[in-house]
Amino acid sequence: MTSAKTDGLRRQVLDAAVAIAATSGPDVISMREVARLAGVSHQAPYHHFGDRAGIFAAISEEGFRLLAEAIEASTTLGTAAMCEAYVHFALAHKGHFRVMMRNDLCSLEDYPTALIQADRAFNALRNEVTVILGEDSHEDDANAHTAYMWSVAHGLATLLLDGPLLKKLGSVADINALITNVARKASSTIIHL
Amino acid sequence: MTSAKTDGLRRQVLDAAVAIAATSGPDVISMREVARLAGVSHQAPYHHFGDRAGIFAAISEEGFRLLAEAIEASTTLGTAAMCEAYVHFALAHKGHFRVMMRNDLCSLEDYPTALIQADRAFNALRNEVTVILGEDSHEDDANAHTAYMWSVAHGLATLLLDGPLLKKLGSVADINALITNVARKASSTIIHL
DNA sequence: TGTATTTACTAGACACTGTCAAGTATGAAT
DNA sequence: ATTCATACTTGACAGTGTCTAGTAAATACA
Repeated sequence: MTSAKTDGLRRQVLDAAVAIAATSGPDVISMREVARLAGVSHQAPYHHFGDRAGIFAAISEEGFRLLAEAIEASTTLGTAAMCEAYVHFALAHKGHFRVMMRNDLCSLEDYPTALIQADRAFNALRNEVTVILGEDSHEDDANAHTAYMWSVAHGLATLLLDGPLLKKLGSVADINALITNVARKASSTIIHL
Repeated sequence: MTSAKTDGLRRQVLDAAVAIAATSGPDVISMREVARLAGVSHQAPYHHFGDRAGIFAAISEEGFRLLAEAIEASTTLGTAAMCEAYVHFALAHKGHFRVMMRNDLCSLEDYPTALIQADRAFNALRNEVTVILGEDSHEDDANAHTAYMWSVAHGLATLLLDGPLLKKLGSVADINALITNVARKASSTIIHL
């Protein structure tokens, strides 16, 4: 015990919440449980996060920052690599990803610092698509391609994470190979049009 | 009041729950609230659904049946139409779709009749993909294409429904046109490979 | 027709939750 | 030395899911 004061309760609560989200899902996260895990009173977390939504906002902000960094780092390798980076981020940060994509847990508009990171991630994605398309492409076309690339990456990520994809497909020898395969298909569509 | 006995409490609770899921999300659904809406005691719904997860299972079963029918009806028109049908189903049945894709609300494996409908929907999707690919395609290839088509449709559906896609894209004149555009891209990838 | 059983509920209680309000100890600033 | 903000604790309240125990009516069966 007593690690609350030595280690920073805020960080401790955040880590506990992300861990719970990764194993059991965000809905299982409880103010009183994370307080218990940190060895503090049930009201202590309120001082750092305001309310339950505040915890989700903090997780989202951190998650979008990590996602933005991952996307930005991948863009020199093309859209296929970016798509792969998106999916691998989701699998490597289940707790964050699950919270980030649940708008009902906390409304990003109410947390400007979190919104900034979300925009950063989106802009990195759209920018890469428009670069591949060429700067002179129409906005509608850029929008459609952006929506398309994002859909593929996001769909595969969510289906692998919480969806029944692997269960339904039956035998998938190598998940990474599947991800690469799907990402390449998505990328080829953009180039070929 | 008194409509509980005349109209069938089960159907009434189900409709109320789906409506709440469509407007506020599945997590807001409360046993006591749906009972209150139906004008019965807080324990009445338990007789029909066992527990809260039972309501989600019933919604999932109904949703997957509707989705399977939508996919099956679209397959004569090709993979692009199937992809569109998937997305339009999600938009037209927000309440059902949100519940269906949340494995943490109820584990489909515990509800065999719901699982049957889910399998039906998946098989219709995979079948259409393999038909387009040709019957002699390798299983790995069929798996990858199935995962790919499903990812596009599912990703676009979830991003439109609860994601920030429209907000980030800014101005999207016609959502249906965007859906058609994305679906055609996905479909063309399958044919061209 | 009389009795047993199943169906479809109601009523009360328990542990748990998020959150409001109020108190306390500790450090820094004036 | 006193004010003040920080970082908590304690207590209470309404709301939740669900267990247990009832009840009133329909149905099945003898």
